[in-house]
Amino acid sequence: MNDEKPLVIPKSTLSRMPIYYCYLQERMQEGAEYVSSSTIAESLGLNSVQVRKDLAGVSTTPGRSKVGFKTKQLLDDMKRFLGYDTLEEAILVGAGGLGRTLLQYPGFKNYGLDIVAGFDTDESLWGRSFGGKPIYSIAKMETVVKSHEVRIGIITVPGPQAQRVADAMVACGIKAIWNFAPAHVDLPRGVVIKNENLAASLAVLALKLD
Amino acid sequence: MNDEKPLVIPKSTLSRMPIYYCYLQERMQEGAEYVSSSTIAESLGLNSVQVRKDLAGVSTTPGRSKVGFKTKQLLDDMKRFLGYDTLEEAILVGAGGLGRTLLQYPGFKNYGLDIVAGFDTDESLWGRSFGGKPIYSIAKMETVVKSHEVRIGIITVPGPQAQRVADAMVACGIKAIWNFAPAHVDLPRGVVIKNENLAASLAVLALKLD
DNA sequence: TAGATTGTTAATCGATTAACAATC
DNA sequence: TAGATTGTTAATCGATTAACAATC
Repeated sequence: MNDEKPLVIPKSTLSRMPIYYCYLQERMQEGAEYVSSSTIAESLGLNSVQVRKDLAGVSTTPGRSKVGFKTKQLLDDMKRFLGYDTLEEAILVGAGGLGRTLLQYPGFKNYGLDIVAGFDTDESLWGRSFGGKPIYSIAKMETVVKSHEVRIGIITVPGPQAQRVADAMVACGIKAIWNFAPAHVDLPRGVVIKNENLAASLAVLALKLD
Repeated sequence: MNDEKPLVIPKSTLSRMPIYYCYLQERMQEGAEYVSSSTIAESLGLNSVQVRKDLAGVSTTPGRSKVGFKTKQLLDDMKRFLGYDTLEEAILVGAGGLGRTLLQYPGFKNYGLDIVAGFDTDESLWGRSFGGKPIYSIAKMETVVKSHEVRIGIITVPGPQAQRVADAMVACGIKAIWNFAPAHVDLPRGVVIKNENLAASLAVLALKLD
């Protein structure tokens, strides 16, 4: 007998989760005590059966017929599921324009991310801070990563340097890499990566235009 | 009789295209005259049949057995397919940290994007430039969009303002929106949107950690 | 020739959607 | 009750992968 939630949440469901989360926050702020799959589906342009299935995967309490789900409850369930309720520390390498923007972005902590420090090869940046996050020499990376037991590394260097930075991160013990460099990075098994090629993702949008 | 390429490229293929493009550029720079599906697949961690199918969809010349595809040729085909060879103009609203970073990013033109101007409500920014891109009052948006026939709008304002900005963009004639605000935006039919919720996409990475 | 590659057809897998019974 | 909602089971759809024939 097994009353647990489905053990595997489909990847497709997972990718919609942050969208639901964002939408629910808005509904919550509007003061909506309950939300229904049908209204969510309509607002987000999704199929309502799909929404119901997705929600069933994370909600700890079933929806009530004719009423829907309690907004607050659902939001909390989703928050826990997405790991937004526990802070995970990260480091960032490459304190250029994008790097600094990320260091200064205050919203990450709402999504469970806390960038503890930035690293750069540019000496003139060492000792400076952005958004309260200090910039150090890359030589200091290992010490910081190990002392904080950091598992996430963010790469915001130019493309050609991405592989070297990734290798250095892995050598320090980083287990997940968020890569903003427009370059492919090879990693050993056990290290996960999320590539965030902005220009590329834009292409998909532009294609839809024609 | 119809010798044309398959009329529809699956969405899944489309989303892998920029990854191939990026990888091929690297191989090209290394001086690789030919590339094979098998090596691409291995490097990128994909199935080689999948790669072959994907490439078949865009390549104008078939691959040669035992040799593969001519790197340069394939890169050019992909460039044309992804629209990286034709500049599309865009405007940006919200010249804060992220907005300025995007304005200053020189790489977009390699991906067919040219941001012509930024807009902000902050008077102190009017007349200033970032990366050579001027910042104007939002009141000027319509004039700029119409005179340049701009079709793409980039939203880099705080979440709560996203909907208003999107509405204004649509009113000016914008047909595609690249939304960096962590907020859901409702749009009329015919206007496409790509949501770029960075914090959210991060969540998926963090989840893979456990 | 043998082997590495291509492209295609068929089988499998997973995700979406349609149909329906249950609930309040 | 009628209608709006839920959750589930079955059908459909699309994408991936396996098997194979063709080429150089």
